[in-house]
Amino acid sequence: MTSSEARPSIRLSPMEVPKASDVLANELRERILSGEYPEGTPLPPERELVVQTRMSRTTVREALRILEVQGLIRIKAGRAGGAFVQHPGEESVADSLELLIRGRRLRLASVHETREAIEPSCARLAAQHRTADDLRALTAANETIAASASLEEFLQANVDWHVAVATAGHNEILTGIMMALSRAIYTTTHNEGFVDEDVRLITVRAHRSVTRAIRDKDPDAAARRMTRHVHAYAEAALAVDDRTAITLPDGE
Amino acid sequence: MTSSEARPSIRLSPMEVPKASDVLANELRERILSGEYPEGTPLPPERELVVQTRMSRTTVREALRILEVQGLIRIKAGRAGGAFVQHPGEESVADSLELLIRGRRLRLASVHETREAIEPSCARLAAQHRTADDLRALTAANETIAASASLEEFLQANVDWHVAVATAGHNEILTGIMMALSRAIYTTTHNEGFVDEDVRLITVRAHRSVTRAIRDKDPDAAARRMTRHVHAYAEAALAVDDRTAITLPDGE
DNA sequence: ACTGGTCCAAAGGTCAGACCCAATTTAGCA
DNA sequence: TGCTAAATTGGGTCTGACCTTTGGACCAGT
Repeated sequence: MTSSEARPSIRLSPMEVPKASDVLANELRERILSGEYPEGTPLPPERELVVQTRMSRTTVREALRILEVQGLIRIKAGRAGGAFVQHPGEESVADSLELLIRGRRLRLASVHETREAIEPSCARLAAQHRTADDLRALTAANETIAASASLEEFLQANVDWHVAVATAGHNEILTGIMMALSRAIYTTTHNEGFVDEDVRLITVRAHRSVTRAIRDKDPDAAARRMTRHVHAYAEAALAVDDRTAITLPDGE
Repeated sequence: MTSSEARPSIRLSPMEVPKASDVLANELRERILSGEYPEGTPLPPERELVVQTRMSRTTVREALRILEVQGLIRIKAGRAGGAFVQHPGEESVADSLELLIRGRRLRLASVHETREAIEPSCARLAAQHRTADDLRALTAANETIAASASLEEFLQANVDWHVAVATAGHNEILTGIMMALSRAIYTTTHNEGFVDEDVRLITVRAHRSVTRAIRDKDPDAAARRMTRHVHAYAEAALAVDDRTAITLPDGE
């Protein structure tokens, strides 16, 4: 009889029961991240995974879907299709940042603050690590800006230049962040019609001067000039933002 | 006969045929991002979505899984469970950055470069926008560091302090990035036994001095001191990294 | 030798229906 | 009244079938 006398009092902490699909997803994720499969390695077909794991196809597919959204595999349909290992790139970071910015309706100021934090460092790194190719990309982007006819074209080329600077720095993290910020800036600046001839000229001049510093491998100058440029741009954008807010006082 | 003479050469770009689950996921995503549903709003139950969309439950569930991975909904089981709208937070950014860092086996230097770019700005913003609460969190974290006994504890408290600085800056993007970098630093610094008494003392002193600047709302000093601190830390970590590389010359 | 047509096979995509498990409500009983 | 047990509502998993897409092979006509 197990009466009131001292039971050994086994204590257990609350446990988590993971979902089957998560278990499989985690297993595969770890394997992929461990680097044991080079990019492009095909995973077994779904039906094969089913017999290997003894899970249902539904579960297997859910696991694969998770990894796909996380950018760890790419899935193709049709014969010779299947799931292929893919090492995550800047895009997935950019995507999630975009969700954060859009979903939280972040103040435009946050985006600009982040830019002001990051871009000077990108410029500095670019001046240190740029290759000849990087330099070509930069000048090409600059010329596209100068030649741009429409607003669309201008904004796109502008974004391209900034991303090119980040790329020239050869730091994948900063590049990813920069790509995300660019997209956000692009879409927010899009409607505001503040890009007149003046703005364009000033932009081109600023870009040229930063590009020169990068070409001459002068990190300090690059960072300094980029700081000025981004700061000015932020001020202008925010000013327009205010103006728009006043023009449309009943907005949202 | 269609001989060698000019065929009109109609050009089409490759077309995308979206999957059903993606269609639904996109629709729901746009609605959520548009902000029309406040945080916590329950989506209809899966079976209800099935009748509304006339898709199968499998498809509906796949769409929901996508949104869940993207951090846009949270799914609970059980009665009164279901999918609830969730605006994406810093975590999802941190997650994707972590995947990037781990999956691409990025040089430790990338992480440190990024930190050197971001943390001074975080400190500057913190000095500008900190609240009394933020300050309390900072000093608390600092005391935990000073009192930390084990390596684990020290690293965790260290990370906490840095995240607290970012938080005090009240910029969600920078905070998210900082969280991700912290995790990465934590896991990489973990094995290397370079945290001796000296390092700890220096760290605490540096943190104190930054915290003071934040308390006194002196942005320039905060940024300057943080720059020094992070730079020193990076150098030390990289030095240890080199040493480890020499000690274990056959490591991958 | 090119072009187009037909068919096959492999693999992912979708579907319908059943059943299992978890959390909450609620009803019933002490 | 208060507690336990059942009913209910919801997600999680499984099965098995069928649809669609893609690549390749083969064939027939020019």
